[in-house]
Amino acid sequence: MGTTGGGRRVGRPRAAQRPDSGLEPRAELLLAAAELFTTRGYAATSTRAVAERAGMRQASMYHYVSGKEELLAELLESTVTPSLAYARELLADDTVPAEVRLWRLCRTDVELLCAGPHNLGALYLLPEVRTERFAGFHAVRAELKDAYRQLIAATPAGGLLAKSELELRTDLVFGLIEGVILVHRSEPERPARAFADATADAALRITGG
Amino acid sequence: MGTTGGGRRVGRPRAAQRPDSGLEPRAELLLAAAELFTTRGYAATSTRAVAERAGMRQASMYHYVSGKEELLAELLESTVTPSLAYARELLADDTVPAEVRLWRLCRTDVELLCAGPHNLGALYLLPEVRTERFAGFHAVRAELKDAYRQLIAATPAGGLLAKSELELRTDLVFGLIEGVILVHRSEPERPARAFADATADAALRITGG
DNA sequence: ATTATCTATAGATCTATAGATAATGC
DNA sequence: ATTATCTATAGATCTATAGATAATGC
Repeated sequence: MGTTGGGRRVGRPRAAQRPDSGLEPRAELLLAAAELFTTRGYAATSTRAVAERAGMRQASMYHYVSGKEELLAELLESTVTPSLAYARELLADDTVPAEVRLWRLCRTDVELLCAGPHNLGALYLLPEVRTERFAGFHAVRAELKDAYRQLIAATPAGGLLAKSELELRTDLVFGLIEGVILVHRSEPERPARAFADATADAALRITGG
Repeated sequence: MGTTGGGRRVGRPRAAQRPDSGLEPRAELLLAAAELFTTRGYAATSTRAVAERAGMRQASMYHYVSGKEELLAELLESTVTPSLAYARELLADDTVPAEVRLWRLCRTDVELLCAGPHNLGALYLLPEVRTERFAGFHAVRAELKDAYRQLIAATPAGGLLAKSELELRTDLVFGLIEGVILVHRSEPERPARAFADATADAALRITGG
């Protein structure tokens, strides 16, 4: 099988040899794409740049993916999926007050956005993402936003809001969370934990007024 | 002179004739670039696409600008300049309480970000903007952020904060304001005025806790 | 035999320049 | 004569495919 490298590999050796990363080729491509897409952008990154950074020649990439789009689609979904899983958990657990669950969702979301070396959240800022091609991502993101809406509505203060007011608050909170991507982009040093706590506090202050 | 069109124009006529826009050619180019950069992105927009949308052939663009970069640089600065002018005014006027000035800055900023048909704020999201080439933009943006910091510090609650706490709050408020770009991008219908007021309220709640 | 990679390349761009042309101005 | 535009194009990409090659596996 050769799942994770280890011994000798079948197939022609790579031209540019490097210390074995321990990753499978597809994962190497995803990692390379994450680095390049987040820093230079999607359109500005060529297939050659991705492949070469992953340690293979441009054409070899097509053995693993159909093109750049597939890489971006997969990276995007991997950004939201963990937040969404946690949000579903929180929605189901009504032993905990809604404010507390909302606070936890905000904090976790911010931590996930700031975690990892490549500011994956910044992928969401790419203009290409608005394309229909990434409908899958938009669907999961919409579901996440709806989880925010439900938690806000279940809050004492949120229960009193008219529908349009509730949606306004949801947009504000969701905007605050996603705004973190921008802060993190220009201030990458800020320690993630404290920032996440402060953002969650801020979200509750916005909601509870 | 022929400043704004009107009579006959000197020079070879354009190949594709259209109803006179009333704009000068350079302004036509900037408008076209704004439309395309905000929707498709910078790298994905060719000089041909910009020129053709402005009503001229690709090569003719070079009579007015040195290339795409110049267009983006000019558009970017035009995004922050009005906010910055207003922020300076507010900083100078100490007849008004700091909270009120902060509130006004937030509201105006959000309104400016949501005004206009092309979500010019979205330009700031483009990955290319991080480049040194746009240092001018970064300088004015930093000055705007510093105005926020000063106003927050002048607030009753802000006066009590340690330096690092003050900076955290500033980042949160600035992030909330810039997060508006993202909300506006996915929810362009939301009426700007009410949203701006609500965002300014939220900013004060974040600050005053 | 199977597989992962390679080299080579066709066809489609895209940018920036060179030089021609069709107006007005004098 | 001056000017704004045009057409044409060289040179530099970039994507995706075709076909060769160098490993292991049996």
